[in-house]
Amino acid sequence: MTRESEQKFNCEKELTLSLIGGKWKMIILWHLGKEGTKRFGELKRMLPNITQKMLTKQLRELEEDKLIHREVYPVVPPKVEYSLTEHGETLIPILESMYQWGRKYMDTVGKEKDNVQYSIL
Amino acid sequence: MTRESEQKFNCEKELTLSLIGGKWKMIILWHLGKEGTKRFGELKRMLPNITQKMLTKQLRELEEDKLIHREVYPVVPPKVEYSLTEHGETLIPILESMYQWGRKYMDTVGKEKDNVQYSIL
DNA sequence: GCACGTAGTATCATAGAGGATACTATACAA
DNA sequence: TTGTATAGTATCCTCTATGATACTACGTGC
Repeated sequence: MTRESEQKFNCEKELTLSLIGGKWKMIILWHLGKEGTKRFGELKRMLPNITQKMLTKQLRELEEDKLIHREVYPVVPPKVEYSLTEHGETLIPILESMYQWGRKYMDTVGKEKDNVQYSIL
Repeated sequence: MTRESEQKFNCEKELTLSLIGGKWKMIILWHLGKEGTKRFGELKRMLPNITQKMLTKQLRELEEDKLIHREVYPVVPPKVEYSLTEHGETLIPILESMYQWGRKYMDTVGKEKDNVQYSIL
C-alpha cells in the first residue's frame, strides 16, 4: 500500500483491504466503534505495544481515508480526540464478521494445525 | 505476517486478516468461490500480473491454512486442481461484503479525495 | 532426439511497512 | 526554574512481502 496519487486494485475488496490492512487499523477502528471517542493517549494505553510514531501514522492514514475524525483542542497540554466518521461506522459490521470468523477458525482449524499456535494477547 | 510456529494477534479479526491479507489471496479465493475448481494455469491466466512464484506461494499458504484444497493428478504434463475447502467457503460472504463496501466507498469518499485516484483493473 | 506443455523451484534484488529511540512545544504548578 | 503532562516529529534500522528472471522434470508426439 503505497499511499500515492494513484492506486490500482484487482477488485474493490482490495481497496477495502488497503484501508484496514495496516498493522493497527482494525483495532483502532474497533475501539472507536465500541467505546466511542478517544484521546490519543487513551488509544496508546489501549494498544500497549504500539509506538507513538506508529499510532500517529495509522491515525493520520485513517483520517486521510475519511474513516476517522480528528478534533484538536487548542489547549496545553494538547488534547486531541478521535472518533469514527460515518464511513468508519459502516466498516464495523465487517470487522464484526471477521472477528466471529476468526473465533470459529481458531476453534476448529487452529487446533488441527500442529505446526502453528495462534494466540490472542 | 511471519508464517512461524507462533503467531500473536491483538484480536481474532487480525487472525482473519492474516489469512486473507496476501496480495493475491482474496482474488484467488473469490475466483474459486464463484467459478469452482481451477487448475494452476487457469488461475494464472485469470491473474495476468502475477508471477509463477507468487501464485505458488499464495496457493501453498492458503492450502496450509486449510482454506483451499490441492488435488494433484499424476499425469504428464502435470495437472493440479485447486478448490475451496469448507472453511474457505465460509469466507466468501465476508469477501462479498468487503466488495460491496469498497464499491460504495469508491462512489462516495473516493470522489472527494482529490489527491488519490483509485482504479480497478 | 527435439520441441512442447504444465506446474512448478531457485536466485537475486528492492521497496516500504514497521520498530527503537530520542527530541520538541507549551502552559501550569511547585 | 524545574518538572510534568500531552501529542506529537525526526532519524535510523531491519525484515519480509513482493517481483524479475531463469531453470527443471517428464511423457508424448513428430
